[in-house]
Amino acid sequence: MPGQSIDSVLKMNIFKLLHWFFGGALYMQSKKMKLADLAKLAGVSTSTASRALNNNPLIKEETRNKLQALAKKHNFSLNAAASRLRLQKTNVIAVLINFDAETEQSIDDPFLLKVVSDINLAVNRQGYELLLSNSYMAGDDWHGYFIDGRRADGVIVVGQGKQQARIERAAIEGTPLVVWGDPKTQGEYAIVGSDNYLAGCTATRHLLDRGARRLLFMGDPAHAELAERYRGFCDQISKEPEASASLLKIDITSLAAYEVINQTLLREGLSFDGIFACSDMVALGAMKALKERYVSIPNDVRLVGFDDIAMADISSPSLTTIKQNTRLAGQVLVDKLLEQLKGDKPDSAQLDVELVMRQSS
Amino acid sequence: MPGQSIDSVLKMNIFKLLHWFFGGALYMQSKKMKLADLAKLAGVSTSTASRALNNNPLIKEETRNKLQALAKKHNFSLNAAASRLRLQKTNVIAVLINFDAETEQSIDDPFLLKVVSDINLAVNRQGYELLLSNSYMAGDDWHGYFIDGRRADGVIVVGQGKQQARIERAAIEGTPLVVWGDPKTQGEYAIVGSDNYLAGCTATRHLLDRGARRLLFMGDPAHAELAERYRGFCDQISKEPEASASLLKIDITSLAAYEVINQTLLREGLSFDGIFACSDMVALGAMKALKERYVSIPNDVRLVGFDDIAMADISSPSLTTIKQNTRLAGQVLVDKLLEQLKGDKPDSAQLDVELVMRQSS
DNA sequence: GAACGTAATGCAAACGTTTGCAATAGGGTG
DNA sequence: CACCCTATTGCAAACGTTTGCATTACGTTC
Repeated sequence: MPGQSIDSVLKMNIFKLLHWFFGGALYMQSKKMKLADLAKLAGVSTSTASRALNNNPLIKEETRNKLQALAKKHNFSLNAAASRLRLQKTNVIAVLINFDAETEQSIDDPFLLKVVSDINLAVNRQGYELLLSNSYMAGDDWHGYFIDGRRADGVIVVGQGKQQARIERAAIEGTPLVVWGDPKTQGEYAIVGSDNYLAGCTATRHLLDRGARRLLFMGDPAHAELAERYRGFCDQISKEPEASASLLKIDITSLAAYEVINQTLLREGLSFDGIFACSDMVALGAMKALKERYVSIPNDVRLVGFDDIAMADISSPSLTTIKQNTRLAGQVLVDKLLEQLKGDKPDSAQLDVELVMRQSS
Repeated sequence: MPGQSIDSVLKMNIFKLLHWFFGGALYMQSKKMKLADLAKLAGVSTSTASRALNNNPLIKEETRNKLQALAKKHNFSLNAAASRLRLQKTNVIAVLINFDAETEQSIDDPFLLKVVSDINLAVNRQGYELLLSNSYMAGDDWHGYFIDGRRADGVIVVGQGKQQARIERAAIEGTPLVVWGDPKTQGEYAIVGSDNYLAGCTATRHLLDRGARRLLFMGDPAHAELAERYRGFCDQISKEPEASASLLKIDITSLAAYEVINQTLLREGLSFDGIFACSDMVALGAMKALKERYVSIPNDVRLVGFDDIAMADISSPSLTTIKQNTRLAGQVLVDKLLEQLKGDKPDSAQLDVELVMRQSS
C-alpha cells in the first residue's frame, strides 16, 4: 500500500537520523571513559592503570608506555574531581584580587592585571592551575572557602589593601598564603613586593638631582606600599635643605590625578617643579593635566611614575618611572607558596627595583 | 621517691605541651569537619544535613535554619571535590587565553586583560568560579582536559587567533564553548564580538568626514576581527572618489606601530593624513612617532584607534576611538555559555560599538 | 482503631581515583 | 625440588558528597 511505503521511507529516514545522532554527534559525548575502562582495554587492573599513568616505577616500563599510548589514543583524561577527592590535593592555586570594599568593579589598573598575568605564567610552570577569584566569591572566610572547600591548595593575594584583617585571619587558620604588597609589613604571612622605601628614595633623589625643589607626592599613604614610598620621599627631601614637599592624597586612578592637578594649578598656579606619582596611571593623568595647561615636562616640572607599565614608554614625553619586576614577582610568589605547601614557613621578600630614565625628568 | 616526682613533672609538661599542640596551634588544621560531623552535631543524618545546606524544601524550614546556622558557626564548607565528583558538575568556567603559538609570554595588551576581568565579574555573578588557563596548560585536546577532566563545565576562549582548528575540534567534540572574536566567522561555535565591519566603516567615515583623504590602516588582516575592520575601511574609501588607502601590516603592539610609522615618515615623508589603527595601543605607538617628528594631530594627521582603553582618554591629544563594550561582552559570553550548559545552542552575537570622539581627529 | 496520606527524615549506593597490603610470577640458589 | 627474593600486578577500602527509595512519624478520615 502507498501508505506503508511512505511509512517505511519515514522510518528509514528516522533510522538514519538516529544513527547519525548516536553514531555521530552524540557519540562524542557518549559515556566518558574512565580509568577502569582504559584498564580493561589494556587487560590490566585499575590500580596498574593508575600507577602507569602516574609514571610510578613500580610498573614495568613496557606496561607504562603501553597504557600511556592507549590513553593518548583514546583522549583519556583522569577525572580531576575524583583525584582531588582521593588525594586531598587540588593542584590549584587561587589568586585573590583584594579590593577594599569597593563596589563590585572590575580592575582597571593595567599594572595589577600584569601581575596576575605573570603569576599565571609562574603557576603554570609549576604544573598548577590558577583559580581567579576575588573577595566577592571568597567572602570573609578564606580558609573555609579555599582550603577546607578543596578549591585550592593555597592562595596568592594581590593587593594588600588598607585593612588586613581577613588576610591575617586566613594565615592564622593555616592557609598557605602569600601576599603581593609591602614586604616590610609585619604579619603572620609572607609578603613579596618591591623595596618601596628604597624606590621612593631613588625616585625622589632623581627628581632632586634633576633640579626639582618643590616636590609633590601623589597617592594615598593609607596603603602600606604607598606609605613606604612616601617615607622614602620625605626622607630624601629632608636631606636637601632648600627642598620642600607636599602631599596630594588621591585615589590611585588617572582621573583623580588629572583632576587634582588641574585644581592645584588653578588655585596656586605652578607651585611645584617635581612630581613623584605613586603609579604610572597617576603620573599619566597628571601629565595630561600639565600638558593641557602648557606646563613643560620636564623643563617646568619633572615627573616620575611607578610600575613601568607599557604606556610609560609610549607616552610623550615618555615617562621616567620605577620599574617593578612583575615577572620575577610572579615567580617568587609562587615559589614561596609552594614552600608552604611543603611545610616550610618562608620569609617575606623584597625585590629590587630599577629607575628607568626617560624624557619626563 | 624523687625519681618518680621528676617523672611526673615531666609528664605533666608533656601533657601540657600536647594539649597546647593539639588544642591550640594544630587545632586549627585539625581534621577538617565533614558533613557527617556536622550532621552528628545537629543530631540528624548526613542526607538531611546535605539537603538542609542546599536549601532543599523537603527539609523542614526549622531544621534547615538550624543546620545552616551550625554550619556558619563552625565555618563549615562542603568539600567541592566530593561534590563535583558526585554531581558530575564543577560550577567552574574556564577562560582560555588563546595565543598563536607565540612563545610563552604574558599578555601585554590591556584590552584583553580588561575583557578577562569583565568576564570574571559576569562569571561570579552567575555563581560560577573562573579557572584562568591558556593553551600551555590545556594542550590541544581542550575537551579532554577541561570537560572530561572535570576541571570546568564550559570554556570561554578569548582571542580567536589566526588558526581555529582547536576551537573547532573542541566544539565538535561537544565542549560547551563561546569565543570572543569576530561574530561573522562561521563555525560550530558561538562567537561574541563587536560588529567589526560596521566599526571599520564608522571609524573610516569619521576620518573622511574630518577631511582625511590619504588613509592608512594599521594592523594585520590575518586576524578575523581585523579583517572585518579592514573590509569596512576599504568599503568606505571606495565610496569616496578622491580617497586613497594603504595598509601597514604589523603586529598588534605599540612598538611595532611606532617603528613602522617612523620608517614610513623617513622613507616617504608625510604621505598620509589619516590613520585607522586596529587597536588603541597601536594608535598610541603611532601617535608617539608622529609627535616626535612634529606631525600635528589632528591637523596634519587624524588618528582613530580601537578598544577605548583607559589610556585613550589620558593621552594627549586624547584619542578618538571605537569603544568596545567589554562589560556587556562578559555578560553575553557567560550567558551564552550557560545556555549551552542547559542544552541550547545559542547563536553568535554582535555587540554595538560606539565612536568616542576626542582630540585626535 | 484501621487505613490512609503527607511531611520529614534516614539508609545506602554511587561518583572515579589512589594506595597499603596481599598475591602472583619468575628466576636463582642450595 | 623446595626455598627465597624480587619485580610486578591485583584487591579492596577510602576520600565526602548527593539522591532514589524506603521508612518513620503523625494527623485525618472512614
